Amino acid sequence: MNYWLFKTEPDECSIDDFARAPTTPIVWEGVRNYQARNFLRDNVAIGDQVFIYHSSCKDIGIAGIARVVKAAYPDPSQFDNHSRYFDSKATGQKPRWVAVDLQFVSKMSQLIRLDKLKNLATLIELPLVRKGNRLSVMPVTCAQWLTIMALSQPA
DNA sequence: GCCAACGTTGGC
DNA sequence: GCCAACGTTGGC
Repeated sequence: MNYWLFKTEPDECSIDDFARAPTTPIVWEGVRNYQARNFLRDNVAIGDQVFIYHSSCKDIGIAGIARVVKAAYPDPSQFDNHSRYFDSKATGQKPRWVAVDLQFVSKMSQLIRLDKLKNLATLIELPLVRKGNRLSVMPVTCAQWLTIMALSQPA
């Protein structure tokens, strides 16, 4: 089993949306970056655990955990010309982008803020805390995962 | 709202 | 295949 961190803008899809429908798979669509797509397509597998990270918002940080319940399949939004994720160059025969399905696991007891993550020596290799990094789907090592989980324990 | 850093596009 | 211009990301 592998560990991941997925970024999301909470206005669009937040951990509370997951928590509200804990048994419903959520379609993780709209990834439009090749490096992120390749992780989704080639490495994200059923059963993997995912940190849900809130970006571009007031409270930035890791908000909760989800689990992969369906591996990569063609992202339906690329074919929908009413979607902001529509891609005119994608066809049914040659889809460009993939989605996975996630299901709620838990909310962090409190949000793990970005500035806190930046201060941890164990995480210096994590793309999230590297200057200028914009990767929206990134692998998390087991050691990094455990470090972050330790932060979520009540004080 | 600003802007640094990055990824993508397209002309050559 | 280079690289300038452009658009986007995302923290501040």
